[in-house]
Amino acid sequence: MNETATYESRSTGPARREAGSGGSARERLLASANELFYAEGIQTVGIDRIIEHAGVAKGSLYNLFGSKEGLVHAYLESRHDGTTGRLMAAVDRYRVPRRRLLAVFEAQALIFAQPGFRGCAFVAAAAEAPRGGLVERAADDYRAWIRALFTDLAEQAGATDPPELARQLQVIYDGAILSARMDHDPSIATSARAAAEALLDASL
Amino acid sequence: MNETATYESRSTGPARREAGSGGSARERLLASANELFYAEGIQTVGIDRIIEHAGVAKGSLYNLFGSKEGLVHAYLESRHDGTTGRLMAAVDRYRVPRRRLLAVFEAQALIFAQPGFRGCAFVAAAAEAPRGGLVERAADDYRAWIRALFTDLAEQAGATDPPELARQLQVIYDGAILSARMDHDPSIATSARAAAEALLDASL
DNA sequence: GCCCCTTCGGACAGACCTGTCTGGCTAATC
DNA sequence: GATTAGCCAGACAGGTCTGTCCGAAGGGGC
Repeated sequence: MNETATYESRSTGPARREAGSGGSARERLLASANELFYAEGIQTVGIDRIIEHAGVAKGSLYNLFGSKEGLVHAYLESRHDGTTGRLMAAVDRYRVPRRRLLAVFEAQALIFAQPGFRGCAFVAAAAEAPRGGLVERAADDYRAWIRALFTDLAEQAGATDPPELARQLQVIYDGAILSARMDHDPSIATSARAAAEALLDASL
Repeated sequence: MNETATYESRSTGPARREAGSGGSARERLLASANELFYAEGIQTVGIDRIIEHAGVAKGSLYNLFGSKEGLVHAYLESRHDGTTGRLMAAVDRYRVPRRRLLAVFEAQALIFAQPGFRGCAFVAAAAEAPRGGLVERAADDYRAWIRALFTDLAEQAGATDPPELARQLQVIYDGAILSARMDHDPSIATSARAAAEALLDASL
């Protein structure tokens, strides 16, 4: 859709590095939002539970984020940065293009095995968000980044039709996350990696 | 997980065929729940909106379904029956095993193109439901049915390792639905079909 | 004609939600 | 020492949620 997207890491903003205390109110709120929104859903978790979990006053939340929607936005942004950072780190551990592409699916195995894994935060958020809102835009950004990553890796790996292979790889990527989450089965990552390898071989 | 599951259609219960009127209160409630829950999410849609949309009194809803959770359960059951019925019909249009398997992904193309398509209802419901509840059980049933269908089709198509191919096919099946929903791109079904075909060829 | 059952429309209770506001405390800066 | 800024704790308003209950209307079986 948006072919101008790249998978460069987004700018981290005005470099708010006051975080010397190891836990400012903003950081604690974001960590609590990340934990509770991700585990139970955005609509299900109220403001009160978040500020209680964070040990922060309600006024501080509204000073820092303006509204619940602002907190949701920051939550999704941190999810975006975390996942893209993890994928880029996994890819950059290799230099051979084929290995770099498969590294994405190897990273999935680690992600699925993490304790609180509950699937893709953007999919869950989009399921309970209104159409055309802030959540949908954040999800579009996230998916465009993944798509650009796959397109680039497919091209460097020598695929004859990189955009088409990227579409198929993203289908496998999405399906693996969904299967791992719905079936509580992290081992699906190995099947996904094998499927990706087979598709790569078939598209050279 | 549950290897005793089959993909036979579930019994339709005590055959409540009083539906001669073309729109009993129960049917109108179920239709409204199907429309509103699916379009906007379960937590987002309140009882009042459903009974207003259905033209039914609140007392009737609680007489018929007992609670909102009961209505959600019936909603997911009707989703289960609808989707499994559509897939079985698509598969049974062919006799050659390979064609029968690919028919699943051809059926997806039609489903994605339907007007109100918003992805998998069970995934959306699970994203906002508590762990271990009624919604999770319904989703597990649904996914076990799909898995059994793929395993059976893979076996009849001559795969050397039917359970493993079934896992990979379900990954593609899930990923296609998710991509179609998140990217508003029904054409992903053709990429998914091609990927399934490539995996099938690679597994003979 | 009478009974029984379902349904309707709406009031109501009790809980929870977001967002605002006040008042007191602490710590850094002038 | 005074001032300013940020944070905490909690009350509060206004709205929405699920679920219960009540009186009235309608329609089929005896």
